Amino acid sequence: MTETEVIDPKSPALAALAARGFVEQASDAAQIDADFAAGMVTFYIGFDPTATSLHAGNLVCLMAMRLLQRHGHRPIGLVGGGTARIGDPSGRSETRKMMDEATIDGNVAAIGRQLGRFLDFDESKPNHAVHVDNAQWLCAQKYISFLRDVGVHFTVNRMIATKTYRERLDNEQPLSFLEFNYQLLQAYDFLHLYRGHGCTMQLGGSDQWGNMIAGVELIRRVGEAESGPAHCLTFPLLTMSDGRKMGKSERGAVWLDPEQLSPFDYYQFWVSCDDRDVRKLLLMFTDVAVDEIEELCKAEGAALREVKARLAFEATKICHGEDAAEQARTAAVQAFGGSEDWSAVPAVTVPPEPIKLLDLVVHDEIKAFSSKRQARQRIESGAVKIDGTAQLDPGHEFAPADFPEEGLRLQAGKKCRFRVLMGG
RNA sequence: GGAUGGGUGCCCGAGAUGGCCAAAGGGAGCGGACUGUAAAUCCGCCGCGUUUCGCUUCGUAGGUUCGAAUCCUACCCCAUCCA
Repeated sequence: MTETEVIDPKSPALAALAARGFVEQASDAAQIDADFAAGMVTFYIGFDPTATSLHAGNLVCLMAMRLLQRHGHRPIGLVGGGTARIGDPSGRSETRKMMDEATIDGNVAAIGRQLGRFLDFDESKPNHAVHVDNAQWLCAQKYISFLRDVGVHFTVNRMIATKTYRERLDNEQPLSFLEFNYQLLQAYDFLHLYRGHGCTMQLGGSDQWGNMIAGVELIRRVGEAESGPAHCLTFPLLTMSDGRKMGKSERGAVWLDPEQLSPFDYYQFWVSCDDRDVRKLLLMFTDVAVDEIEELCKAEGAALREVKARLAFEATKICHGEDAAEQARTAAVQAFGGSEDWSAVPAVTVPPEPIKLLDLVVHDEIKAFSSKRQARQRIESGAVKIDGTAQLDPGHEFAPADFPEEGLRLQAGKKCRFRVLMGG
């Protein structure tokens, strides 16, 4: 197993991945390149159903899949309903809390639907995407059979040498037998897909290297050479220049589900990125051509705002569709451009009765501040503006008559903007 | 199993002669100013609430006391050393 940097890929697919910064390490870069060049490759990436929605942290994987599918390869989106019952110890210093099965199954379904936004599931196409849940085959496993068929190919000696387990052991932190099995299950997933779908490649974040390589080796041992050797390739761990993990913003995780994070807020997440990350984000999270990106990134200073707007628009378009992206862009210009027309800005409707400013800003759908106490302090320091002018009195009461047809323009802090309507 | 040290707010980490402790300091975060919805910088906030006051917090459960993060008891967990 090598960790070869791909110097000069011949296949368009690998070249595109490399050009856009998706390649960290590969089990056999030359062979992967050759496979991509030779014809359609079926590959898979696994997602943990730990929540009802994927978030921006999953985007690297999603965009890589999308890119490969566009180069004619076939993606399998595996949602780990089975492995979630175990909990991946990778990168964790502590055991994850166990999730109950109903929650897992609900998450699997929700995440499966989200994959449709990034991948093409049109079955008339030869490389249409497939969605699978490893609970389908893992939960039915017989313990003894599994041990005889799969367990026999693993040595504990080798397993405890891998980074994931090594770290736990070195730090003398408990590693339950349950978790220790995670790697076998993921390796088996790969084998299962190799046999059932002709899947010869697994991609994933760099933290998955150990689990992925375990699958590659398992296939080499038992998979015969049905579809040739299997490979894996990892993506770099994406960190923002300010050190924050990709996918976290001031108001929490950047969910891909519009119900959990509005397209407007999603757009804002990209617009407010650090200058230093613009190029990297454009490459990975938009479909803009590499050459054009290089051109765009020649912009400096305030001109970068335009580039960020482009980034935000393109990224939002992929996740929420063109219409939503247009609307988010319009809303952003309205809300942040000093306009009095906020017609595109998200609106919330409050009951038709007098309401105090303090209660308004902590309203369930606004939640500009985390508590009333915070809200009071922020209001008093001038953080809240109504129709463009600061309102310093938390107790200021709004009567139904104060709400115009198109709503009150509420501005709380740097990012939070809403139109507030009073409805009946 | 034995010995010793320790468990403090989102994180790190002071505080242990009982009151001046909602708890130093740093980081993160938030708000304001300046800007470009960026960065840096400066200022402010940073448990919650019906806010010149009230309530709930310093591993868990009790106890002593007018009063406990600080003392006592039991329990749980962690670190290091011994077996």
